[in-house]
Amino acid sequence: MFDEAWPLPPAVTEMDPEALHASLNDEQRAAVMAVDGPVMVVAGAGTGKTKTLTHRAAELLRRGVHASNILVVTFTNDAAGEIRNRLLDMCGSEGEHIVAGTFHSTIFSQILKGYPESKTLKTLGINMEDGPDGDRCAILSQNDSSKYLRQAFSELSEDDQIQIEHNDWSQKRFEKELTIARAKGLDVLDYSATIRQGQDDALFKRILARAWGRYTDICREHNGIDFDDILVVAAKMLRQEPHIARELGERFQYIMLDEYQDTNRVQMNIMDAIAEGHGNIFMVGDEKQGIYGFRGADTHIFLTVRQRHPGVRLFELPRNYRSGAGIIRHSNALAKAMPQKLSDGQLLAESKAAAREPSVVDFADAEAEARVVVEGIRKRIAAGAQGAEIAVLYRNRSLKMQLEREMIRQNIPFMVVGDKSFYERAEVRDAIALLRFIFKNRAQEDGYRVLKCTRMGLSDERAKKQYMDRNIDVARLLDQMAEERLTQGKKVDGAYPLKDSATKIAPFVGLREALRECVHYGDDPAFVREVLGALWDRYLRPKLALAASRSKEPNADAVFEAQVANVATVFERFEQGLKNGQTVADIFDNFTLMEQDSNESERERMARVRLMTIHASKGLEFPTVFIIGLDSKAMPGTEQEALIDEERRILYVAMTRAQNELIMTYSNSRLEFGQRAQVGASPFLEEIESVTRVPRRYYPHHRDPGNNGGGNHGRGLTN
DNA sequence: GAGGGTCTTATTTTT
DNA sequence: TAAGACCCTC
Repeated sequence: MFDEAWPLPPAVTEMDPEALHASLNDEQRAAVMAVDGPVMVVAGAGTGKTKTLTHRAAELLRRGVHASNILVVTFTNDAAGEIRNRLLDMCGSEGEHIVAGTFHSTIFSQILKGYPESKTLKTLGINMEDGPDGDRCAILSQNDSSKYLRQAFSELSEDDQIQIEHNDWSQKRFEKELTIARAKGLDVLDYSATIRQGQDDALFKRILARAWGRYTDICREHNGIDFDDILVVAAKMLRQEPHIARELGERFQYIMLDEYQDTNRVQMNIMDAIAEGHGNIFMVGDEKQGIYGFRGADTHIFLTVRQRHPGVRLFELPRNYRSGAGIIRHSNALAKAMPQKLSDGQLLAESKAAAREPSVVDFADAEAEARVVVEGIRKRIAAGAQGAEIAVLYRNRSLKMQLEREMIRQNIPFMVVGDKSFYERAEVRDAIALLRFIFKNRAQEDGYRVLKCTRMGLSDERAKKQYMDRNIDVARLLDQMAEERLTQGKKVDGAYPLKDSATKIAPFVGLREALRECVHYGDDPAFVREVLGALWDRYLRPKLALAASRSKEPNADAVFEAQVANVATVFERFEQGLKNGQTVADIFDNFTLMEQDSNESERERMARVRLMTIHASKGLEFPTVFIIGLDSKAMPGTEQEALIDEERRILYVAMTRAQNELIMTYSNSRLEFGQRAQVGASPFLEEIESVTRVPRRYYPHHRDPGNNGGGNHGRGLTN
């Protein structure tokens, strides 16, 4: 293919490797040039991991590998997007056909959708065929799946219910176990087989297995598959139908996996199965940054790579270009305390930026901590810093309460990153429910949701009852009601008043039909969106407007505006999907797979200070980082001995986000569930200080460091 | 069918 | 504290 529209950089395929990789350091280059067989790169924080990954892809292209034979897999859409962009920058149109995506999206599209005739899928009752009616199995949102799981539990036998009640087992606890089990690649049967008579938790597991079985059925009834199941089913396909794995291996000659330390068993099994034929698997990660154990990630997979891939070539990238020397010294001190590492895990500071010495500050209470941190932020912004250059990180959300209050009080713009995902917002879910109810067959749940938020004169409860009693689904029920006599009651002014069904339901049903036909016959997507907008205005908007007018919030208007804009975004995306020729089912899958993009101006975005959990900060970097709430209860955020190592890694991730400035704080007293709790400093701080010998600071007065942790703070600090 | 009151329960979370 | 689930009344 020729692309003559604009001048391209010299084609990667024609470049001299020296020139192509001139910007790499020796270790990076070595990893990049090792293209064949299993390769693992231990890439510490800020050592150019993504750069190495993209250069390696370019090197493959240079050696004549076709782009579509390269597969790059990451964890988040953000990371996948970043890699795609960097590939485009570097390789131009040559890189375009490299398949780069998240585990879930690539496995769904390449494996499940790629082999709809698979026997395994047939046996499981999963239809991946793209039919005209959009009846292909769709990805369930988190919301839907936990709803179905709740339903499954509610349908358990009375005995089971009593046991659950008696033992005080929460749904959450079951859900957690379910995630962990499926991260290992187990399905219900595999899981049941692991239950041993007489085991402590045998009853718990057996009850889970029963609910799990029912849950899977419910998902199928709704023609859906949840996130975890995408992986479990794909792994099963590859196991039971080895020809699929072989074919995929031929298609994807080179596989690259990002964030390998956060891989779980199923993900590992799937990728190993595809790579089995050629063994060209490239794994990048940092065992010191594995922080997703709670959802089944297993750092053990990273540490034992040599056993699974004998002859794997190991490379280490020790040069950190991100952080100042002091920050590296502090981070290294913490790394030293980590028991399980492939190497000593010490980074080399290469950053040339002027950086300050990190500090650890002790406060009497969380209010003082928040006030002083925000004052510090204000000073930095006054001195010319952009809000977006400053991040405040915390172990859990409850730690940010005081901080948010102070940010508002001191009038500093901020954004809470990953606060609520776009698709979790009520109005967005309403809009999507409306779309699905209109365009998808068998969208029962969506129908109920639409009824709930439209006041059409038919309640979701009544519709549910009709479904139970007479097996009439929402769509048919509405059709029937629209056809019923249109008038009711006594004459008013010489005419019979119109029934609700005439004024509300009939137009809705008419528009629904019209829209379905528009899409079916491929009419102008812009027109479709317009009609959708009209539908929303009439049926859904009034409820939001009402809520806004009643709200006591000072910014209710702004909230309403934002909600309206969000819904517009959903419809725009739908239109865009149609324009791109996607099927309705594809568009809906993307709704569940993709994250939002903000419609705020770049300038506004840059002015906002970033508040986020440490987990959300992974992979990011900021000139100035505050880590707050480093007290003994929040960090480690668990009392379980076995989980302490991961907690340490979490703090390590947080510290290594900082480029020039790192300020770590905690307070001796803070609110916990509305109660004031006395806490001490995180033990991790001592692990750091015992190496760095940088003295802790105390606010507002200077106390004797040896006197720390006595708990007698919070009074008499005016000094 | 809607909206208001009470009760309950508290990591981390992406897909 | 504070958000969500659930129930109950108008």
